[in-house]
Amino acid sequence: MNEEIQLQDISLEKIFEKYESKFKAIADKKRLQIMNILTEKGAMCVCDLAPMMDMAQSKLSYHLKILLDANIITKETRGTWSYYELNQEELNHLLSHELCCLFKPS
Amino acid sequence: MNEEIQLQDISLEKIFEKYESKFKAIADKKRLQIMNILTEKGAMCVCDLAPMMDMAQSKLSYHLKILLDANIITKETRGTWSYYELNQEELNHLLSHELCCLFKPS
DNA sequence: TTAATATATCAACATAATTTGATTAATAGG
DNA sequence: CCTATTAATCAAATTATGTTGATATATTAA
Repeated sequence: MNEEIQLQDISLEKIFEKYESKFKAIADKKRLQIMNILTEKGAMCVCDLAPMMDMAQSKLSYHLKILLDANIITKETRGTWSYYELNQEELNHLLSHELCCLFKPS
Repeated sequence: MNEEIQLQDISLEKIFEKYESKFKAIADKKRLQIMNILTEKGAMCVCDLAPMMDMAQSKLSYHLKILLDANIITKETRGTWSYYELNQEELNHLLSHELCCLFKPS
């Protein structure tokens, strides 16, 4: 095996690791539901999202962190509030046009 | 909450469950690598794929089953061989154009 | 029929992800 | 300064996923 192909294999592996983490982040129906709510409502704070998701605050923070770490959502802190918002551009790079529609403001 | 919205919530939940299982299937670097090999080689049997993946047969069968159950790949048995192939159409419905390119014959 | 090959499946184990309740830290507002 | 609110984090418990080696089934080929 020549060096060129080895180098390609190494970068392919990095690419697969990158998408593994992104797909893991969205491979959860609760997190898809969070994404869907953010689609419809725009930026939201945890305290408003929690009752909509019918989810305890610590659990919601856990799921938001997973989406945030995967760059699927963004976070902006104002005072004691944290506002989360969908990262539309990231989703466009990841999902089919058809699927992106599920996460686009109507 | 009126019935129409309830019905929509129920079908949304079904949609999220569907995509949860599909994204779970591809949210694994080994399975992404399998998909990549099938992209380049076309249909392959387990016995040829195993050495390419440097993976024990039972483990490979496990991962292939996950992709098969999610309809990401298809299977055709001829004699004692099982040939697995990428389901290009399913991927097109799932992934961005950019990402689909990773799984299109070059 | 016998031996070899291909693949799926199983059960036991190992690892990873999720849930829960409690605690911490920071800020807002009286 | 004090209290309430917001949200992140932690440890423990639970659940889900992945790995391993063995076995079972089917088929091929001698």
